Amino acid sequence: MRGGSDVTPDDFAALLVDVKERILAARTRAVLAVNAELVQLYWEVGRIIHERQRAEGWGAAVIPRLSSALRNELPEVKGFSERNIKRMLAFFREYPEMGAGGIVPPPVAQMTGRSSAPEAAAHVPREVFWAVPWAHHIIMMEKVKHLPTRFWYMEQTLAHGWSRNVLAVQIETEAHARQGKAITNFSALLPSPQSDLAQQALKDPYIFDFLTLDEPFHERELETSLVRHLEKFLLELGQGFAFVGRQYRLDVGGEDFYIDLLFYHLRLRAFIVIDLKRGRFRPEYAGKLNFYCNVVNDLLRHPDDQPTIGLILCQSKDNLLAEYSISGIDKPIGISTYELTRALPTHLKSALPTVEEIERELAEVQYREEEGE
DNA sequence: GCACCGTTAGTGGCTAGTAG
DNA sequence: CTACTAGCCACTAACGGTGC
Repeated sequence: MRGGSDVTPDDFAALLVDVKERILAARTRAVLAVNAELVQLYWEVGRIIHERQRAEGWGAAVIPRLSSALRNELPEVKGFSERNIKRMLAFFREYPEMGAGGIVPPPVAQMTGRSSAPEAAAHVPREVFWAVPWAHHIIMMEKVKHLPTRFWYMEQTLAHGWSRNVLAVQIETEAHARQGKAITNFSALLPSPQSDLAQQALKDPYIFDFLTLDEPFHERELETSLVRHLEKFLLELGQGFAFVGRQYRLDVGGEDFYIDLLFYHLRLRAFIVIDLKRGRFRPEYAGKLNFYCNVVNDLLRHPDDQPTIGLILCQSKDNLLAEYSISGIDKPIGISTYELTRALPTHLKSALPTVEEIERELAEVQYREEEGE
């Protein structure tokens, strides 16, 4: 045993990493435990009210009484407004089987790590369910009616640490219907499980509605805009994409080639070359990207890295043509589309006031002010 | 060191729509 | 009609980052 004074820097660094990880892990566990207590309490309250209502024929009239009585007797306790108690009741009715002896977690499921399957699950592990924050549960109850889809969002929320706002955006843009949907040749060219992971890392379509680009635009304009909004671009790409560069120069035999966008994927441990295209997908894009992947493999890829992956982003594609085009390619390549705007649903459109309506409204306000109260 | 800002989860009020 | 549900959205306290 050495004395305490001659701890080498390496020893100390290892000690620091170890202790730090334990601190962070304990903090995460504590947060999750506190959250689970809250959500379980709300579920229990919902259950009690539900069962009393059924057994004793109470109406919803108990809820206002309960709410005001609780505020009198426990004024420091928040969260038992009428609205929230009604939500607890609705929460229990949505998931009555979540109590003791309820849904058994599938053996493979883990909270972090590998991304889950794209197919919406019929069940959700209980530790995931109870770890989802209350406010997220509320959004999902309000906006995702299909239960397996809702379970998918629960898993994703925890796996990616989505905030409430991010979750709302993912739901609005129907992330569940896009994840893993790119056309690729990964299953033929990449070993499992890398092929599954890579497939899951790509979407179709990508939605770039944070851009304000007018048609017609140039590919370089699109690229510049994406880089300018890099934060949102990365969020849309999804977990794990790290930006390496744009117009990344590759020197091949004295001739320069430029990659539109180069990323490194932290989970896949592979470079991802993105080629932006206007308009429809064309078969020759695949060949060019195949070449870029070869070059990146030669010049940039570390021996420990997985094979470089190419992604073609175009505005539309014929799926059959896309499949054929990548079937003869020897590098892993995916093809997805992007949308610059997602059309407003019609009910939203009609909810937006017209100029005339706004003017009429303003005129009325002015009229009322002149009349006095 | 501190004021300011934006974001967060949790909350709760309002109300359109619906059931009874 | 009333009672209730469900969706929308704004408020709030807490927190973390930033610039002076």
